[in-house]
Amino acid sequence: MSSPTSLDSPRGGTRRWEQIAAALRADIASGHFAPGSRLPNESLLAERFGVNRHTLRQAVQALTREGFVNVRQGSGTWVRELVLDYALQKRTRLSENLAEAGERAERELLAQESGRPAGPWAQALKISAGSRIELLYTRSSVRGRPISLSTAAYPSARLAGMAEAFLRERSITAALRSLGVGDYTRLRSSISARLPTPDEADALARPVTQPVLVVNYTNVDAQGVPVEAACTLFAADAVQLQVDTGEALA
Amino acid sequence: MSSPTSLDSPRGGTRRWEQIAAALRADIASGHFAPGSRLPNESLLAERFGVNRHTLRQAVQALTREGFVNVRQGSGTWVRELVLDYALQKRTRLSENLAEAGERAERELLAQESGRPAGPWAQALKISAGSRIELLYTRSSVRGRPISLSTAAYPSARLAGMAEAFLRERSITAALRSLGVGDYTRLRSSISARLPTPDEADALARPVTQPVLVVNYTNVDAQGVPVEAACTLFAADAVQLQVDTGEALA
DNA sequence: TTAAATTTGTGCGTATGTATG
DNA sequence: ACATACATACGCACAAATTTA
Repeated sequence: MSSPTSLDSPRGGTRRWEQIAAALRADIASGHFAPGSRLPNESLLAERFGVNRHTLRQAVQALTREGFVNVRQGSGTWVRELVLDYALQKRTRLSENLAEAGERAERELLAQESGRPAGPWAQALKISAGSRIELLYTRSSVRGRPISLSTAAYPSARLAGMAEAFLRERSITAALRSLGVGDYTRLRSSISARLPTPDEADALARPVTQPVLVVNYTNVDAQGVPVEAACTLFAADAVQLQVDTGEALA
Repeated sequence: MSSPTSLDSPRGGTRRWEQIAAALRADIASGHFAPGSRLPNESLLAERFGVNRHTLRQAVQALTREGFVNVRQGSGTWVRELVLDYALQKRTRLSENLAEAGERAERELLAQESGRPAGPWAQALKISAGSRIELLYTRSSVRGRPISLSTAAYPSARLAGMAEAFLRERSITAALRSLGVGDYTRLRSSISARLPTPDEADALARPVTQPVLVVNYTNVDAQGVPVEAACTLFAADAVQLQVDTGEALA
């Protein structure tokens, strides 16, 4: 009936609030509403879309369920920083929505080093303290926003060309595959949290008061031989780790 | 235990440094050397044990490998803040987890509330937004040091007496069992990190600059029906989460 | 510390379109 | 054709939480 704005858009369902939710979702995905920013207030948005505030609220509730925004009474509706679910076992949840918007992580090589392992690396890789390792420092971003910093160690004896392979393949998995490690699995992850150093905070484009999730892990090949030992720092406002322990149940 | 273990102890291996390491380990475990405190300097300890400083350093190195202490040149040897490995698995039990580390957790009820679920709780428990829930606020401590705060929700329809049962049984697992929930398993854990609020920091006896690990999870009974939805804050300096993904089960 | 302004949360009532029987 | 039930949408008013001055 009262359709001052175009009802011509077939996207996002037939109901008005679904169309509005789709429009807001697109604005968030496109970066028009940046993560961490506040949406215009409900009255304004309702007016802008030409609907009653109740109708707009239904759209916002949908975005809340999907994890795109957080609504705080008295404060406003905020675009969620927490965008990425990182599955430690399998499974994804929030990312499936973003995958539709073409969400993809970009990983860049910050620095590379090769030398003798300092204590923990050798132990994690189960190699002798004398043998050499390749160290790769990388940063991952989503939509141009830094998400994580990784320091990864590889045994030089087997994976001497990791840095070049990574630069060529643009992916750790592809780089390992090109060096003969067809498949690898994660053994165990150890998770803790701390405040970042100024350098780390800078590389993550975040304040030093924003905690990072520290994940230490080891990847092994099909034979159970360690091929990668790494420590990843996740910006805790942007990444949420998921651990699935429920299996097929009745 | 008021005085440090002396060197007469025959336990802990045949080598002198192994005996000394065992003695120091016992002192740390007993709390004689408190987490976060500094050990006497190496010369003093060597003299106390009647060995050369080189011998003592071997013992300290062993403790370093085991994670009991951190050695900082020019600063001293520091007893590591209580680091408990908390395993996230299908059957996740606080007491069992700590028992493996030779620790015992005390859990106290801070507050109790019963009312209508606010949004997320109802959703996590898969009950209608109108039905009632029991909310239990608890704090867990190890060796008298607070390590975690939990807010747990239970459906009143099935578990109305949770607070009383917990006070009687002194354990969530036992309380649930006494109310007819024989076994339960963890579906999914979602892990994040943030800085604590002043109240939370106070309850954990930590500064507001010390991040907390935030773990959201749901426990279901044998039939897959949710019986507990909870959010636990772990003091990140004391707890490290372990996720095992190595084993292929089922 | 207090008060005002801003913003979301919630309740009431009304009306319309769409299934169902 | 009619009654019923339900989801959608609009309008107004006030409550509650938060921010700001």
